Amino acid sequence: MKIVFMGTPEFAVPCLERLIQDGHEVAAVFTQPDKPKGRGYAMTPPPVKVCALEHGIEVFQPVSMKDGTALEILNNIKPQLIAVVAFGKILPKEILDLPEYGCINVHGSLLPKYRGAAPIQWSVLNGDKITGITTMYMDVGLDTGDMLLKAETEIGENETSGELHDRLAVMGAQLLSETVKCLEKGSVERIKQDNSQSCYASMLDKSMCSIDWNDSAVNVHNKVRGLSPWPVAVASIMNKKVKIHKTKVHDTDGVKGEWGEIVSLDPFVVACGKGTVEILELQLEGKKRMKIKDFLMGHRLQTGERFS
RNA sequence: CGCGGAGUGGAGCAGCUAGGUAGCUCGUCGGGCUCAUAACCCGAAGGUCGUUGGUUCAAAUCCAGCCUCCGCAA
Repeated sequence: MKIVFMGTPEFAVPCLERLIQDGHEVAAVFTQPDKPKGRGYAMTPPPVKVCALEHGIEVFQPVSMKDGTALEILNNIKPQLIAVVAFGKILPKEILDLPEYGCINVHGSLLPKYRGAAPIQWSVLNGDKITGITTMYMDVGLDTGDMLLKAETEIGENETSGELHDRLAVMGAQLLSETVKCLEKGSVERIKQDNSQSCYASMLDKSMCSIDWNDSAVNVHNKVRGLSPWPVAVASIMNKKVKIHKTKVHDTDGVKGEWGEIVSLDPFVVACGKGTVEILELQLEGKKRMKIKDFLMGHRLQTGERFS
């Protein structure tokens, strides 16, 4: 099938690779413009662009999809299908109506839950046990189109957003492959989303990163793994900011000491409003991420000191 | 030229402000104690202090450049 692929970040890469591997003709790739990134503002191409170029596929990086130029390009290519995965831009109706098989999207949640930008992270932050991938037809709304196929997976107790992200990216590629096959055979039905069950997963930002030690141990732990590996939960100790990279619930109920207080060094356990968490890896500002044991060798902390 | 922090034996840190014998907590190795131990005691190995050059009688420490890593901001 002649397909145009649209996507931007790492998450979309396995999907693109899978389409190529399945033998489809990926006629062009649309992705976001290169952006200045990291220290020194080095211009960085999106991962999907890198992948596309490696496969010798033509890449377009329009600033807008709505000014007609994208439509013109697509009209020339005449794709039978447009596959969109974490593209980050809204497609106008003219484009949605263009391909004969329509525009389909791979989304990192079990719709209608977690429509929007950060479904994976929010499912972890909320401590969900199950999540998955949904493929759907796109419409003019944000992740509101009719659904095609779904795949479910369990979220591990200590799984981080990053780990889940990687797993779902692979699952997404698999489900996209199946969805395209079904479309070719005409053997799928479209299922309407139940809007009353929907919710939105907004983009994460750093204002939500600080840990509330007065919260329950389970919630603190969900926050740490949900925000890992980005933007990372933060706290402070010794008047310094520390990123908390990895934790584990040590006790779900028992209340020990004041919230934020270090109640034990080995294992390194901190009191929460309800229960306690064990901190496994953290990172002091300006320092590298390190295991708690290494951290304690250079910093003589004592029980009773508090995080805030 | 976006802002800032850091590079010291295997790990994490101190020492640098007021240049002059490389230190701490651990790890490793050897020995001792012990029914035993990740415990305790004794001893040892291991570092051209990121790199290059400069100042100086003398530089981990001061100055300049370079490399690498990290935080912020995007």
